[in-house]
Parts: sequence; structure tokens; C-alpha cells
Amino acid sequence: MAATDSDGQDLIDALVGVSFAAMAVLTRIGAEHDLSLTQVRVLGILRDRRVKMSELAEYMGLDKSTISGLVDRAEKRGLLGRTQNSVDGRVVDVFLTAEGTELAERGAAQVARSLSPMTGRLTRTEASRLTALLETLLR
Amino acid sequence: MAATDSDGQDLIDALVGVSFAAMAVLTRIGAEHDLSLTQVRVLGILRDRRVKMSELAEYMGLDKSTISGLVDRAEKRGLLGRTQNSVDGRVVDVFLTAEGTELAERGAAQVARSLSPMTGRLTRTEASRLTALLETLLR
DNA sequence: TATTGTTATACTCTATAACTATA
DNA sequence: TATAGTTATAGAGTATAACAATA
Repeated sequence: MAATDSDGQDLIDALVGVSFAAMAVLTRIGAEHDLSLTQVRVLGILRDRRVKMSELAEYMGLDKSTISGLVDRAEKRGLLGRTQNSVDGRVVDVFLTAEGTELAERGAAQVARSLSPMTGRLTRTEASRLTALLETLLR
Repeated sequence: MAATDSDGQDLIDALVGVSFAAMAVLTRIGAEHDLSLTQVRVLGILRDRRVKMSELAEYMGLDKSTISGLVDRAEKRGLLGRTQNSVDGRVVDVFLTAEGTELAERGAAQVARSLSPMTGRLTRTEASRLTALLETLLR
């Protein structure tokens, strides 16, 4: 095998390593705003959609009872709101408040800045190529 | 700008997306063995080294008191052990037991298998290229 | 009856502060 | 005095089980 060949395990290690690094950045920036990684993710998901409690549970791979608690705490902080769905009375819709939206935007900008020392090591071409490869992984 | 150009935000989104997907896999496989993501990470770190409590805290970005609790629970399950360092009596070294090692090996194989539907979408050349790009990000 | 969501409970993860032991 | 680690405490995240409301 040539030296440029990846043996598969190298790819896994690199993926896991980059993932933990990205999670560390999200955790740190979240902490600056008193948000756990889980809450950061909730804000990220709600940033461009209004969802049902059950959809949020599905997206995040968490139990509905866990979502109730997460939404409780974020709602108490004024970051998001709940409304009863008018079509199906059992359903509760969740959405970002103006304050939650503002925080999500600011956080996203901070994440981009924090990752730029990493992503800045790539040329434009490399960045494009990496984006394409990662998107292939995501389907 | 050409269609193949990445605008920077796309790269961030792809990185974060892949990272959450990787964390989901690690969380799920951990859960099958009654391990939290944090415990999975402890096992991963100890897989190829014996470390001091304080080093573990440093690696993981967690407080030393948190590490005490994590190590307590894993030790109680027989996955790792503590020994007093013979050179500096204040230091406690942590290491995997045979059972912990075995679990870490099995878990790593499971992770590789679970990610293969994702990584399998790439040709050998693409996998090599992706590995190299990710390693560039990691320095 | 089935589905959506909440609540009660128990355990893990996490940091802060106070402590013990060693250097 | 300074450093390494533990313990007590409190709050957040998590799942399971039991429940209420709606379909």
C-alpha cells in the first residue's frame, strides 16, 4: 500500500477527533452564555424551523420526557416559547423567541470565529473539497 | 463565485453536522454497554496510555472533581483502576483493567462498523483525501 | 385504543467550595 | 505555601414508568 492510502481506521480516528474538537468549541461558547451543549443544539435546531415536541425528541434522539425538561428550562429563561397546535390539540409547537433568535445568531457567529483558526488552515479549494466530502457523508 | 466555492458557513455547518452524527453513534454504542458519552471518552483516552487524574481532567476539559466521580463509577464497575504514584505521593494514576480494555476494543470495532455506512460512501481516494484534510484541521 | 406531552423518580454529569495529604 | 485529589452540595441532563388530555 502506498503511503497516501488510508486504512479506514485513520479516517475514523480523524472524524472522531475533529468531532470532539468541534463539540469542545460548542461547549465552551455555550458555557459563555450559560447554555449546555444540549441547549446549544436545541437553539441550533429551532433556528430555522418551528417544531413539535415529538419532532424535537426525534431530531435529538432523546426521550420526550427529557425534551419537556429542556424546553421548560429554556422557556423559563425566555429563549423559546410553546403553543398548543390549533389542528391537533395534543401537539405542542416550540419556537425561538426574539431573544432566543438573537442569542442563536450571535452564537453561530462566535462558533464560526472560533473555528476559523482551524478552518483557516485550508485553502479555498481545500475547504470546498472538504465541505463536499463531509456532505457526502451526511448523505 | 463559482458553484463549487464554499462560503465558509457551509463548511462550519457540515463540520458541526458530521460531529453531531459521530457523537450520536458514540452515544448509542456507549448506551448499549451502559456507558455515557463521557465514559466512552474516558475509555478511549485510556486505551493507549496510563494517565494522572489531573491529566485526564486536562484532556477532557473537565474539573478534577468531575473526574473523581467519573473514575469512581468506572472503577466500581471494574473497568479501570487507580494506583498511587510511587514518585509523587499526591498523584493518582488511572489505567484500564483487562475488562476495560476488552470493552474498549469491542466498542472501537463497533464504532468502525457503525460508521461504515457513512464512510463507505467514499471511494478509497476520497477517504484518503478526507482523512488528510481532517488531519490538517487537527494540526 | 393510540398518541402527545407532562410529571415523579432515580441516576449520571458537572462545577464550586471546602477539605486532606503530600510536596 | 502550593499542588493533587476527594467530598459535599446543588443544578442540569437523561430514561423509565405512570399519568392526563386529545384523537
